[in-house]
Amino acid sequence: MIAISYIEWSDDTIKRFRKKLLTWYDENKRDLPWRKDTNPYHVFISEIMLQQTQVNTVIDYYLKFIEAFPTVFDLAQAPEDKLMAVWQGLGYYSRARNMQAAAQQIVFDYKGQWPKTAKELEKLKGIGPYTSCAIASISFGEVEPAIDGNAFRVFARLLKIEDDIAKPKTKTIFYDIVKKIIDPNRPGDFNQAIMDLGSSYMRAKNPLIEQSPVYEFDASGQDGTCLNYPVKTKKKPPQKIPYYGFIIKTSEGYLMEKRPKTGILANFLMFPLVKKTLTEIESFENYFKSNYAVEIKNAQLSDDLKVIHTFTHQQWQISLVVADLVAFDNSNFIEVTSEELDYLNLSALQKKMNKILA
DNA sequence: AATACGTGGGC
DNA sequence: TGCCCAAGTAT
Repeated sequence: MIAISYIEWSDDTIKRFRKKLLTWYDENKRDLPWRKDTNPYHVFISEIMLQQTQVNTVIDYYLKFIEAFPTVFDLAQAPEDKLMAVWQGLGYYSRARNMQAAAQQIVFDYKGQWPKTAKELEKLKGIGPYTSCAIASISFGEVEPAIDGNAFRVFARLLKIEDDIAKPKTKTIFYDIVKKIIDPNRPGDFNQAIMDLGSSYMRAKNPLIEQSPVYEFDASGQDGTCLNYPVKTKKKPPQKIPYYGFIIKTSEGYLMEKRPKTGILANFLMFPLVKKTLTEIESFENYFKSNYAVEIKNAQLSDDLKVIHTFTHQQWQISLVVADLVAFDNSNFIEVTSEELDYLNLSALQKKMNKILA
Protein backbone atom coordinates (compact mmCIF):
# COMPACT_ATOMS: atom_id res chain seq x y z
CA MET A 1 0.00 0.00 0.00
CA ILE A 2 1.48 3.28 -1.09
CA ALA A 3 0.53 6.26 1.02
CA ILE A 4 -0.87 8.95 -1.25
CA SER A 5 -0.04 12.35 0.13
CA TYR A 6 -1.24 15.78 -0.71
CA ILE A 7 -1.24 19.17 0.94
CA GLU A 8 -3.87 19.46 3.65
CA TRP A 9 -5.33 22.81 4.55
CA SER A 10 -6.22 24.04 8.02
CA ASP A 11 -9.70 25.34 8.72
CA ASP A 12 -8.31 28.85 8.64
CA THR A 13 -6.66 28.30 5.26
CA ILE A 14 -9.89 26.93 3.88
CA LYS A 15 -11.78 30.01 5.05
CA ARG A 16 -9.22 32.35 3.55
CA PHE A 17 -9.30 30.41 0.27
CA ARG A 18 -13.10 30.64 0.00
CA LYS A 19 -13.00 34.36 0.64
CA LYS A 20 -10.21 34.99 -1.86
CA LEU A 21 -11.80 32.86 -4.54
CA LEU A 22 -15.32 34.24 -4.23
CA THR A 23 -14.16 37.84 -3.99
CA TRP A 24 -12.26 37.32 -7.23
CA TYR A 25 -15.25 35.59 -8.79
CA ASP A 26 -17.65 38.37 -7.82
CA GLU A 27 -15.51 40.90 -9.63
CA ASN A 28 -14.36 38.81 -12.57
CA LYS A 29 -16.88 36.12 -13.37
CA ARG A 30 -17.57 35.53 -17.04
CA ASP A 31 -20.75 36.97 -18.47
CA LEU A 32 -22.31 33.83 -19.94
CA PRO A 33 -25.87 33.52 -21.25
CA TRP A 34 -26.75 30.71 -18.82
CA ARG A 35 -25.63 32.81 -15.88
CA LYS A 36 -28.42 35.36 -16.16
CA ASP A 37 -30.46 33.39 -13.63
CA THR A 38 -30.36 30.06 -11.80
CA ASN A 39 -33.42 28.56 -13.47
CA PRO A 40 -32.77 24.79 -13.27
CA TYR A 41 -33.85 24.30 -16.89
CA HIS A 42 -31.29 26.84 -18.05
CA VAL A 43 -28.59 25.35 -15.88
CA PHE A 44 -29.54 21.87 -17.06
CA ILE A 45 -29.32 22.75 -20.76
CA SER A 46 -26.00 24.53 -20.36
CA GLU A 47 -24.45 21.78 -18.25
CA ILE A 48 -25.38 19.04 -20.70
CA MET A 49 -24.02 21.05 -23.60
CA LEU A 50 -20.82 21.82 -21.72
CA GLN A 51 -20.00 18.15 -21.19
CA GLN A 52 -16.70 17.63 -22.99
CA THR A 53 -17.38 20.79 -24.98
CA GLN A 54 -15.79 24.22 -24.78
CA VAL A 55 -17.64 27.32 -23.61
CA ASN A 56 -17.08 29.21 -26.85
CA THR A 57 -18.63 26.40 -28.84
CA VAL A 58 -21.63 26.12 -26.54
CA ILE A 59 -22.73 29.77 -26.41
CA ASP A 60 -24.42 29.92 -29.82
CA TYR A 61 -25.96 26.47 -29.43
CA TYR A 62 -27.34 27.40 -26.04
CA LEU A 63 -28.98 30.60 -27.29
CA LYS A 64 -30.58 28.80 -30.22
CA PHE A 65 -31.71 25.94 -28.03
CA ILE A 66 -33.45 28.17 -25.47
CA GLU A 67 -35.11 30.06 -28.29
CA ALA A 68 -36.37 26.83 -29.87
CA PHE A 69 -37.33 25.17 -26.56
CA PRO A 70 -37.92 27.87 -23.93
CA THR A 71 -39.18 25.51 -21.24
CA VAL A 72 -38.80 21.93 -20.13
CA PHE A 73 -42.31 21.30 -21.46
CA ASP A 74 -41.32 22.47 -24.95
CA LEU A 75 -38.32 20.15 -24.91
CA ALA A 76 -40.33 17.21 -23.62
CA GLN A 77 -42.71 17.32 -26.58
CA ALA A 78 -40.27 18.38 -29.29
CA PRO A 79 -40.18 16.30 -32.50
CA GLU A 80 -36.87 14.53 -32.99
CA ASP A 81 -35.93 16.30 -36.21
CA LYS A 82 -36.44 19.69 -34.62
CA LEU A 83 -34.32 18.65 -31.66
CA MET A 84 -31.52 17.35 -33.85
CA ALA A 85 -31.71 20.42 -36.05
CA VAL A 86 -30.65 22.50 -33.07
CA TRP A 87 -28.03 20.03 -31.85
CA GLN A 88 -26.37 19.07 -35.14
CA GLY A 89 -22.64 19.72 -35.11
CA LEU A 90 -22.32 19.70 -31.31
CA GLY A 91 -21.34 16.03 -31.12
CA TYR A 92 -22.08 13.30 -28.57
CA TYR A 93 -25.60 13.12 -29.94
CA SER A 94 -26.93 10.80 -27.25
CA ARG A 95 -26.75 13.85 -25.02
CA ALA A 96 -29.62 15.38 -26.98
CA ARG A 97 -31.76 12.27 -26.76
CA ASN A 98 -31.02 11.74 -23.08
CA MET A 99 -31.76 15.39 -22.46
CA GLN A 100 -35.22 15.05 -23.97
CA ALA A 101 -35.81 11.85 -22.00
CA ALA A 102 -34.86 13.74 -18.83
CA ALA A 103 -37.26 16.54 -19.75
CA GLN A 104 -40.01 13.95 -20.13
CA GLN A 105 -39.14 12.52 -16.73
CA ILE A 106 -39.47 16.00 -15.24
CA VAL A 107 -42.83 16.59 -16.90
CA PHE A 108 -44.42 13.21 -16.34
CA ASP A 109 -42.68 11.65 -13.32
CA TYR A 110 -42.07 14.86 -11.38
CA LYS A 111 -45.10 16.83 -12.60
CA GLY A 112 -42.89 19.62 -13.87
CA GLN A 113 -41.13 20.15 -10.54
CA TRP A 114 -37.37 19.74 -10.60
CA PRO A 115 -35.93 17.63 -7.80
CA LYS A 116 -33.66 19.75 -5.64
CA THR A 117 -30.93 17.35 -4.61
CA ALA A 118 -28.00 15.87 -6.50
CA LYS A 119 -29.09 12.41 -5.45
CA GLU A 120 -32.51 12.83 -7.08
CA LEU A 121 -31.20 14.68 -10.12
CA GLU A 122 -28.82 11.84 -10.89
CA LYS A 123 -31.83 9.63 -11.60
CA LEU A 124 -32.52 11.68 -14.73
CA LYS A 125 -31.22 10.41 -18.08
CA GLY A 126 -27.85 11.84 -19.02
CA ILE A 127 -27.25 13.39 -15.60
CA GLY A 128 -24.32 11.87 -13.77
CA PRO A 129 -22.28 12.73 -10.69
CA TYR A 130 -20.88 15.97 -12.06
CA THR A 131 -24.01 17.43 -13.65
CA SER A 132 -26.26 16.52 -10.72
CA CYS A 133 -23.98 18.36 -8.31
CA ALA A 134 -23.68 21.33 -10.66
CA ILE A 135 -27.45 21.77 -10.97
CA ALA A 136 -28.11 21.08 -7.29
CA SER A 137 -25.52 23.62 -6.15
CA ILE A 138 -26.20 26.35 -8.72
CA SER A 139 -30.00 26.20 -8.85
CA PHE A 140 -30.86 24.96 -5.36
CA GLY A 141 -27.90 25.85 -3.16
CA GLU A 142 -27.10 22.31 -2.14
CA VAL A 143 -23.59 21.99 -0.76
CA GLU A 144 -22.18 19.57 -3.32
CA PRO A 145 -18.82 19.84 -5.09
CA ALA A 146 -19.09 19.57 -8.88
CA ILE A 147 -15.96 17.71 -9.91
CA ASP A 148 -15.28 18.26 -13.57
CA GLY A 149 -12.06 18.55 -15.54
CA ASN A 150 -11.46 22.04 -14.17
CA ALA A 151 -11.91 20.98 -10.56
CA PHE A 152 -9.57 18.04 -11.09
CA ARG A 153 -6.89 20.32 -12.50
CA VAL A 154 -7.32 23.20 -10.04
CA PHE A 155 -7.29 21.11 -6.88
CA ALA A 156 -4.62 18.73 -8.15
CA ARG A 157 -2.36 21.75 -8.66
CA LEU A 158 -3.29 23.62 -5.49
CA LEU A 159 -2.82 20.59 -3.24
CA LYS A 160 -0.38 18.55 -5.32
CA ILE A 161 -2.73 15.58 -5.47
CA GLU A 162 -0.90 12.70 -7.11
CA ASP A 163 -3.81 10.40 -7.89
CA ASP A 164 -4.41 9.53 -11.53
CA ILE A 165 -7.59 11.32 -12.59
CA ALA A 166 -8.09 8.84 -15.43
CA LYS A 167 -9.06 6.24 -12.83
CA PRO A 168 -12.73 6.24 -11.80
CA LYS A 169 -12.01 5.80 -8.09
CA THR A 170 -10.00 9.02 -8.05
CA LYS A 171 -13.23 10.96 -8.43
CA THR A 172 -14.28 10.04 -4.91
CA ILE A 173 -10.92 11.17 -3.54
CA PHE A 174 -11.39 14.61 -5.08
CA TYR A 175 -15.02 14.69 -4.04
CA ASP A 176 -14.09 14.10 -0.41
CA ILE A 177 -11.38 16.75 -0.51
CA VAL A 178 -13.49 19.44 -2.18
CA LYS A 179 -16.46 18.64 0.04
CA LYS A 180 -14.41 20.05 2.93
CA ILE A 181 -13.31 23.11 1.01
CA ILE A 182 -16.50 24.18 -0.78
CA ASP A 183 -18.15 27.27 0.71
CA PRO A 184 -21.35 26.05 2.43
CA ASN A 185 -22.90 29.48 2.04
CA ARG A 186 -22.31 29.80 -1.69
CA PRO A 187 -21.81 26.32 -3.16
CA GLY A 188 -22.98 27.19 -6.68
CA ASP A 189 -20.75 30.21 -6.94
CA PHE A 190 -17.86 28.26 -5.47
CA ASN A 191 -18.20 25.54 -8.12
CA GLN A 192 -18.47 28.06 -10.92
CA ALA A 193 -15.55 30.06 -9.55
CA ILE A 194 -13.38 26.95 -9.70
CA MET A 195 -14.38 26.49 -13.34
CA ASP A 196 -13.59 30.10 -14.19
CA LEU A 197 -10.26 29.76 -12.42
CA GLY A 198 -9.55 26.54 -14.31
CA SER A 199 -10.27 28.15 -17.66
CA SER A 200 -8.17 31.24 -17.00
CA TYR A 201 -5.23 31.39 -14.59
CA MET A 202 -5.14 27.66 -13.97
CA ARG A 203 -5.81 26.50 -17.51
CA ALA A 204 -4.28 23.28 -18.83
CA LYS A 205 -1.78 24.99 -21.12
CA ASN A 206 0.03 28.27 -20.58
CA PRO A 207 -1.28 28.87 -17.07
CA LEU A 208 -0.83 32.32 -15.52
CA ILE A 209 0.68 31.06 -12.33
CA GLU A 210 1.89 34.04 -10.36
CA GLN A 211 -0.95 36.34 -11.39
CA SER A 212 -3.51 33.83 -10.14
CA PRO A 213 -5.84 35.21 -7.48
CA VAL A 214 -5.16 32.12 -5.39
CA TYR A 215 -1.42 31.93 -5.99
CA GLU A 216 -0.77 32.05 -2.25
CA PHE A 217 -2.62 28.71 -1.97
CA ASP A 218 -1.02 27.14 -5.04
CA ALA A 219 1.57 24.62 -3.88
CA SER A 220 2.56 23.35 -7.34
CA GLY A 221 2.53 26.85 -8.76
CA GLN A 222 4.93 28.03 -6.11
CA ASP A 223 7.43 25.21 -6.57
CA GLY A 224 7.27 25.23 -10.36
CA THR A 225 5.67 21.81 -10.80
CA CYS A 226 2.14 22.84 -11.75
CA LEU A 227 2.35 21.40 -15.26
CA ASN A 228 2.83 17.98 -13.70
CA TYR A 229 -0.74 18.19 -12.43
CA PRO A 230 -3.22 16.70 -12.69
CA VAL A 231 -1.64 13.27 -13.04
CA LYS A 232 -3.44 11.56 -15.91
CA THR A 233 -2.51 8.43 -17.82
CA LYS A 234 -2.69 8.73 -21.56
CA LYS A 235 -5.55 7.34 -23.57
CA LYS A 236 -5.02 4.99 -26.42
CA PRO A 237 -4.78 6.71 -29.80
CA PRO A 238 -7.84 6.29 -32.01
CA GLN A 239 -8.06 3.08 -33.99
CA LYS A 240 -7.64 3.67 -37.70
CA ILE A 241 -10.44 2.18 -39.80
CA PRO A 242 -10.36 2.36 -43.60
CA TYR A 243 -13.69 2.78 -45.39
CA TYR A 244 -15.04 3.17 -48.85
CA GLY A 245 -17.46 6.08 -49.02
CA PHE A 246 -19.95 6.07 -51.88
CA ILE A 247 -21.07 9.14 -53.73
CA ILE A 248 -23.90 7.61 -55.70
CA LYS A 249 -25.39 10.14 -58.06
CA THR A 250 -29.08 10.16 -58.87
CA SER A 251 -30.87 12.28 -61.43
CA GLU A 252 -31.24 15.17 -59.00
CA GLY A 253 -28.87 14.41 -56.16
CA TYR A 254 -27.40 11.51 -54.22
CA LEU A 255 -28.27 8.24 -52.54
CA MET A 256 -27.95 8.31 -48.77
CA GLU A 257 -28.19 5.63 -46.12
CA LYS A 258 -29.75 5.85 -42.68
CA ARG A 259 -27.28 4.73 -40.05
CA PRO A 260 -28.20 2.17 -37.37
CA LYS A 261 -30.27 3.29 -34.38
CA THR A 262 -27.42 2.68 -31.99
CA GLY A 263 -23.72 3.37 -31.97
CA ILE A 264 -21.72 6.20 -33.43
CA LEU A 265 -23.66 8.86 -35.38
CA ALA A 266 -26.84 6.88 -34.76
CA ASN A 267 -29.77 7.55 -37.10
CA PHE A 268 -27.94 10.13 -39.20
CA LEU A 269 -28.31 10.10 -42.96
CA MET A 270 -24.92 9.60 -44.56
CA PHE A 271 -23.32 8.61 -47.80
CA PRO A 272 -23.09 4.80 -47.71
CA LEU A 273 -19.91 3.64 -46.02
CA VAL A 274 -18.39 0.18 -46.40
CA LYS A 275 -15.51 -1.03 -44.28
CA LYS A 276 -12.49 -2.09 -46.24
CA THR A 277 -11.71 -5.61 -45.18
CA LEU A 278 -8.84 -7.96 -45.75
CA THR A 279 -10.77 -9.54 -48.57
CA GLU A 280 -10.94 -6.80 -51.16
CA ILE A 281 -14.28 -6.07 -52.71
CA GLU A 282 -14.16 -7.61 -56.18
CA SER A 283 -16.77 -5.29 -57.63
CA PHE A 284 -18.56 -2.36 -56.01
CA GLU A 285 -21.55 -2.99 -58.25
CA ASN A 286 -21.90 -6.61 -57.14
CA TYR A 287 -21.32 -5.70 -53.51
CA PHE A 288 -24.17 -3.19 -53.43
CA LYS A 289 -26.51 -5.46 -55.32
CA SER A 290 -25.99 -8.52 -53.11
CA ASN A 291 -25.70 -6.74 -49.76
CA TYR A 292 -28.15 -3.87 -50.08
CA ALA A 293 -30.33 -4.59 -53.11
CA VAL A 294 -28.99 -1.37 -54.57
CA GLU A 295 -28.08 -1.31 -58.23
CA ILE A 296 -25.28 1.05 -59.25
CA LYS A 297 -23.05 1.44 -62.29
CA ASN A 298 -19.88 3.24 -63.37
CA ALA A 299 -18.34 2.88 -59.91
CA GLN A 300 -15.02 4.69 -59.94
CA LEU A 301 -12.59 4.74 -57.03
CA SER A 302 -10.81 8.07 -56.90
CA ASP A 303 -7.34 8.21 -55.41
CA ASP A 304 -7.71 11.95 -54.92
CA LEU A 305 -10.93 11.91 -52.93
CA LYS A 306 -10.08 10.94 -49.36
CA VAL A 307 -11.70 12.09 -46.16
CA ILE A 308 -10.04 11.60 -42.78
CA HIS A 309 -12.29 12.08 -39.77
CA THR A 310 -11.06 11.55 -36.23
CA PHE A 311 -13.43 10.69 -33.40
CA THR A 312 -12.37 10.19 -29.79
CA HIS A 313 -11.66 6.51 -30.26
CA GLN A 314 -11.66 5.92 -34.03
CA GLN A 315 -10.19 7.52 -37.10
CA TRP A 316 -12.14 6.85 -40.27
CA GLN A 317 -10.06 6.95 -43.41
CA ILE A 318 -12.58 7.15 -46.21
CA SER A 319 -11.69 6.57 -49.85
CA LEU A 320 -14.49 7.96 -51.96
CA VAL A 321 -16.05 6.06 -54.82
CA VAL A 322 -18.23 7.88 -57.35
CA ALA A 323 -21.01 5.94 -59.05
CA ASP A 324 -24.41 6.32 -60.68
CA LEU A 325 -27.64 4.96 -59.27
CA VAL A 326 -29.69 2.58 -61.39
CA ALA A 327 -32.33 1.42 -58.90
CA PHE A 328 -32.72 0.39 -55.27
CA ASP A 329 -35.11 -1.57 -53.10
CA ASN A 330 -34.06 -0.92 -49.52
CA SER A 331 -35.91 1.27 -47.02
CA ASN A 332 -32.67 2.21 -45.32
CA PHE A 333 -31.68 4.18 -48.40
CA ILE A 334 -33.14 7.43 -49.64
CA GLU A 335 -32.64 9.75 -52.58
CA VAL A 336 -31.67 13.24 -51.51
CA THR A 337 -31.56 16.23 -53.81
CA SER A 338 -28.54 18.52 -53.86
CA GLU A 339 -30.70 21.22 -52.33
CA GLU A 340 -31.84 19.00 -49.48
CA LEU A 341 -28.22 18.25 -48.63
CA ASP A 342 -27.91 21.85 -47.49
CA TYR A 343 -30.63 21.83 -44.87
CA LEU A 344 -30.84 18.23 -43.68
CA ASN A 345 -29.65 17.39 -40.17
CA LEU A 346 -26.19 16.01 -40.82
CA SER A 347 -23.08 15.11 -38.86
CA ALA A 348 -19.87 17.06 -39.21
CA LEU A 349 -18.40 14.12 -41.09
CA GLN A 350 -21.17 14.15 -43.69
CA LYS A 351 -20.82 17.90 -44.07
CA LYS A 352 -17.13 17.38 -44.66
CA MET A 353 -18.00 14.99 -47.48
CA ASN A 354 -20.58 17.44 -48.85
CA LYS A 355 -17.86 20.03 -49.22
CA ILE A 356 -16.02 17.77 -51.61
CA LEU A 357 -19.00 17.85 -53.95
CA ALA A 358 -18.90 21.61 -54.25
C1' DA B 1 -12.69 -0.98 -14.86
C1' DA B 2 -12.49 -0.01 -19.45
C1' DT B 3 -14.54 1.54 -23.48
C1' DA B 4 -17.93 4.00 -26.53
C1' DC B 5 -19.41 8.30 -27.72
C1' DG B 6 -18.21 14.04 -31.65
C1' DT B 7 -16.31 18.06 -32.63
C1' DG B 8 -13.25 22.07 -33.17
C1' DG B 9 -9.23 24.40 -31.58
C1' DG B 10 -4.30 25.02 -30.12
C1' DC B 11 0.42 24.24 -30.75
C1' DT C 1 0.94 16.48 -38.51
C1' DG C 2 -0.49 14.29 -34.57
C1' DC C 3 -1.71 14.75 -30.09
C1' DC C 4 -4.23 16.71 -26.33
C1' DC C 5 -7.69 19.01 -24.83
C1' DA C 6 -13.11 20.94 -23.23
C1' DA C 7 -18.14 22.13 -17.52
C1' DG C 8 -18.94 13.56 -18.53
C1' DT C 9 -22.28 9.75 -18.94
C1' DA C 10 -23.75 5.09 -20.00
C1' DT C 11 -22.75 0.50 -20.05
